[in-house]
Formats: sequence, structure tokens, C-alpha cells
Amino acid sequence: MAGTIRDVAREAGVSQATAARALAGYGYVSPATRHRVRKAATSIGYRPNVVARSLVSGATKTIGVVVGDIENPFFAGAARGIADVLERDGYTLLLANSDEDLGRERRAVEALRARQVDGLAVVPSSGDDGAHLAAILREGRPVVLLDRPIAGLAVDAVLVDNRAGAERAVHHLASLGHRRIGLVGDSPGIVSTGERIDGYRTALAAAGAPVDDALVSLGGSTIDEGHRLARALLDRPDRPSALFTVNNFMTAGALGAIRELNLRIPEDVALVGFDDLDWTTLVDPPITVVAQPVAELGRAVAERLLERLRGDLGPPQELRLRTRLVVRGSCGGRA
Amino acid sequence: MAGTIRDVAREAGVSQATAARALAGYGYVSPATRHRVRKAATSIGYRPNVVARSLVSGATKTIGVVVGDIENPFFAGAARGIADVLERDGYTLLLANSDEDLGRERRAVEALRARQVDGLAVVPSSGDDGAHLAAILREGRPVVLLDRPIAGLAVDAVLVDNRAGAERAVHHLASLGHRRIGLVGDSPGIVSTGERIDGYRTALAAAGAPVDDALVSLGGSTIDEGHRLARALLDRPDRPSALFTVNNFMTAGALGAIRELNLRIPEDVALVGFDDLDWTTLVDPPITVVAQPVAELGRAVAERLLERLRGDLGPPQELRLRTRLVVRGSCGGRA
DNA sequence: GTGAAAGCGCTAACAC
DNA sequence: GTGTTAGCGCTTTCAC
Repeated sequence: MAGTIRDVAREAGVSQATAARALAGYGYVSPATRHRVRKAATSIGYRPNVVARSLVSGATKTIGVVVGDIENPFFAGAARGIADVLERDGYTLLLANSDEDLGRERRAVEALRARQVDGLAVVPSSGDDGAHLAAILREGRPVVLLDRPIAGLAVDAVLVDNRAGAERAVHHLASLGHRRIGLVGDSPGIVSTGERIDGYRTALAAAGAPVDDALVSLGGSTIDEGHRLARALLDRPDRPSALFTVNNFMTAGALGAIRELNLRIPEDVALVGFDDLDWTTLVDPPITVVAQPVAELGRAVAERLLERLRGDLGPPQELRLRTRLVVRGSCGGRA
Repeated sequence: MAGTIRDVAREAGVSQATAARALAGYGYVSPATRHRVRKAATSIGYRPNVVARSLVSGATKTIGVVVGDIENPFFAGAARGIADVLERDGYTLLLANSDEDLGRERRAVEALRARQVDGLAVVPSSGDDGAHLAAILREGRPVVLLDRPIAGLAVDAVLVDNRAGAERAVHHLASLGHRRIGLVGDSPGIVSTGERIDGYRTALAAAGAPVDDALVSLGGSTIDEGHRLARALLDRPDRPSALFTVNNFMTAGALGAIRELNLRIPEDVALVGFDDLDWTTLVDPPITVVAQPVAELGRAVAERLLERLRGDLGPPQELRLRTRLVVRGSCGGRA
């Protein structure tokens, strides 16, 4: 079984080059020969060795994907979107998790680079350190940022309108009469989070509500952290009347904290989250959220990568996809 | 920048072979030479080309992972577990989704095989067709099955005790007085699902409850399908008093259906699900579930793969990890 | 200790 | 049309 293209050639009684041509379908080969070669190939169960091909062609037909954590449904959804479009073109994904740590991200990028990926989709954990990616770009390999830009790095990026989304969410809360609105978030160093915090502040200011830093509770990127951070807010004597959570982990954590304290939503505390996951409609009341076009985000990244791979040398494009406020029952008012 | 090992050699004034030895750290190289080569390498920014190395060594330091759908938290968790242990040994994951379709799975496996992955972790979508995997094994590349076995295929597998888990869940329901217990599941062709259905039947029989096939609602592997399948059961005039859902998608779908019909849990209908996701504690009442050791499952698969990669030629091992019934409030009784 | 040389399996000129 | 030949960048004998 197995065997190389040489075995096929021998079996078919032609030269190795002819076998290669017949199999890869380039150059001239007589139909008869092609047929013979094809038969020989299947008869010995020939499988082209993509590694060898890559060494020659320089293309591996693989795309590296670096996300914070594939267990986060947001990243999983985006990865799925990427995979779906890339797969149609014969690409395979090399996946790595950064855990929102720049060091890990660098190592992941390095490992993928060494594996000669044709392109890279990355969710950068830092908004101002893109040296590792700049190096890749310099080699002529396309990189497309997903969800977050990097200041000073000229590179394609597919993002969402975080500021507008957060603003709309907080405005919704303010319009319902809330004045003390707390924010539960992970690191502001994560650009998307930073932008959402900005949007929160802007909305607060626009509503003439006090912007009290004591109501901004920031920490790590896990559900447990979200829980802890929400508790810090809810345990205050002057508890905020509403919470805005910057992503689905924070929403889950905050909801857990609210349950733990036996607070009612929205009577005791209203809640708006960023990210629309299925479970947000299953809890009672269903959560009002800022929905992101997750799959589309991934697909757009893949499309951009494909364009670059096909030779597009135009200036970097930044695409901002729109978010949507989905009003459900967690803020009171109409619901 | 960039450059090959030849450039390093020239820069260091040694032969290409010596440069290779110094860099890869095998064979004899004088400390002085090694130092010189290393310096030359960093000075020109040398990056080994893993593709070329792979062509020679035959090992790519990549592992293919085929799951049903990375958006399913169960698979995402397992993938994360795999990645965590494999990464320590310098491996990178090539990820593919099968969507529980054997054709897609075959194509994915083929694509990964062509890319010369050193090993494969797959969640097989069929329990009786393992020809594509047998072919890989014959080539001497290790394959470890995740979550589901394949009948007649001698291969390592890391599974969970689906039957016992389902049995315990349904027994729990029966012990609370339920006699008409419905099951919401995806395809019984998916072995883990099939085993859970078996466990359900066994528990029913043991409890002396009627095993009514009309109460077994089977279909596709999505939340929407779970919703539809649960509705089919709940819309019956002789509605079951309890539902057992075979995985997290079915649980989410069933819960949606229950909400839609404004039924109370557990008064109108009790619920036990398979898979313990964070949101199951956030809904009201929190859902009683059969918890699977998801991350451990992934880690065990990776460990087995690593053992095989290190030369273990022993007979195939089947590891069954234990599940745990987590009693919460969705079945009434003590809660 | 170091260098020369032979491939790994494939693509792609370039001849014939 | 088909065969010959030269690599892709690296590892690895085998001499010296």
C-alpha cells in the first residue's frame, strides 16, 4: 500500500514526471497515459504527500488560528465560521489558544509560522504589541485580526462596533431610569473590552449619569472571575441598580452572583450582557444582550485571508460588523 | 532576514551539516563552533522550516482532531484538554468538524492524513464504519477515539460510562415516582447516544416502568432539533411527566420547548440532562445533569496518543471515565 | 569535530 | 507527449 509517486510511475510504466503530471493534472499527458497512471495510483493506493508538495510549492494549504480560548463560545463560533469557508478551498486549520496571554500568543504564532501556515487569523491579546505579527507580514504571509485591532499595525482586521454596541446597551438601561450602572469586565487591555468600556462611559455621560469608577469592576477572563467581579459590585452598600457585562463569561458569572445573593432581575438589579448565547434565552428572565454576528465574523476573516492569498496587495482593510441590541426581559420596561 | 540553514552556515563559516548539528543539538560540535553558529542564526533571524524537517524525519509534530462540531461545548472542552497536554510536547492541533456526517468525517481524515499528521484523535460519527481509520492505523499512525467506540475496530478509545450515567439519571427520575419518562436524543447511530438510550431502557425496565417507544424522540444534533423533538413529546395528550435529554444541545432545546409551553419544572415536567454546562446552574430551577469529565477526556486521549507516539505497541486500550449525577432542582424531590 | 553527499517526495523547467 | 534533471530545506550517514 501507500507508496510514492515513483511507485505509481513504475506501476504504470512511465517516468516519475509523467506520473506527476497525470496526477496533478498540469502539463500535457495523453489521455491514455493519464488513465493508466490513474489506475496504477488507485491500485497501489497512492496518497500524495502534502508535506513534500509544500516544500516545493511553498504553500501548505493550512491557516493558523489563534484564539483566546476555544472553550469560549464566541471564539468557537468564529473558528467554525473560518473553518467553513476555508474548507471549501481545501484549507485546514491549525488551532492554538493564547489564554489572553501575550507570551503564549507569541509562542503560538511562532509555532504556526514554523509550520509554514499560508496565513494567520489571530485574536490579539494585546492592543499595542504586534511585533510578532509584523514579522509574519514582512515575510509576505497574510494575517487577519479577528475581533480586535492592534494600534500601529497595518493589517487587515474584522471587528464589531463595540463602542456603539455597548453605548446602545447602557443607553437602554439609562432610558429605563437607571443611574447607577455597574460594569463587569475582563482586562481593558483587551481592546474589544476597552472599547466596550468606552461605550459604557460615553452612554453614561450622554445620559447625564455619574461615571463612578468604583462601579467598574475589572479582572480576569473566566466565569469565576465574572462572578467575583460582580459580587464586588453587588456587595456594596450602594449597590448599582443595573449591570452591564462586557462578554458572555462575565454575563454568566454575574448571573451566578445575582442568583447567589437571591436578587431579583430586573427588580433588584437589571442586566445587559454582550454576546448572545443560546442559554441567555433559557434563563428567567431571558437576558437582554448585545448580539454579535459571530459566524459572520469568522467567515469575513476567512474571506479576507483568501483574497490576500489570491494576491490582493491592497492597503489593509478594517471591517466593522454591526451588533444588535436584543431586548428581552432582564432590564424591565417593555419585556 | 529569514534565510535557510545554508545562510547560517555561510555566516558562521562552517558547513551546512555542522550548522544543522549545532542548531538541532545532535552529534558532535565543539562548544566554540556551536556558539558561533547560534550567534549567526540569531543574527540573520534564522527560523527552521518545519516542513522540510518533516519531510526528512517523517514526523510533523501535528495531531489531527476531528470532532462533530467545535461549537458544541462538549467538543470544545475536549479539544482544549487535548491541546493542553499535546502543546507541552510541542505538538500543534489540526482541527476539523465532521457535523456528525460520515462522508465529511472521511474527507476530514483524508485531508489530515495527507498532511502527515503524526496521530489522530477522532470522535467517530458512525459506530460501525471504521475503514478510513483502519487505513491510517495500518500505516502505523496512532488513532485514538474520543467519546465513542467503533465496533470491530481494534483501536484505543477514551469513553465515558454512558450506560451507567443514563441509567442513574433515569433511575433518579423513577425513584422520584416518574413512570412516563420521555427521551430526547439525536441519532442512535451515534454510539454514545445509543448507549445512553440503552441505559434509559435498562433503568426503565428495572423500575418496572413501561418502555414506550412513542416516548423516545430522536432526530438531529442541534438545539433546534432538540426543541422540535421535545415538543413532539410535550404536545402529546399523554405527555410524559419527565424528560431525559441525551446531551447538552438536546437539553437546551428541550428547555426552550418547556418554556415555550409555559410548563413548570419540575411540577409539570421534570428534566435530567446529559452534560454539565455552566448555564445549567443559571436557569431556574438549576438542571439536574449527568456530568462528564470533559477536559479529562481530552487529556486522556492526548496522553494515549503520546504513549503510542513514544512507541507503545501494546494492544488497544479502552478507557471508560466515570460520569457523575449532579442533583439540582429540575426533578423535584430533594432540591 | 567537521565536511561532503545522499536523499525525504514532490514540482517544474528543459530537453527530446 | 514524455523523460531527464535540478532542486525545495533539512537530517543523517560516512569519510576525513
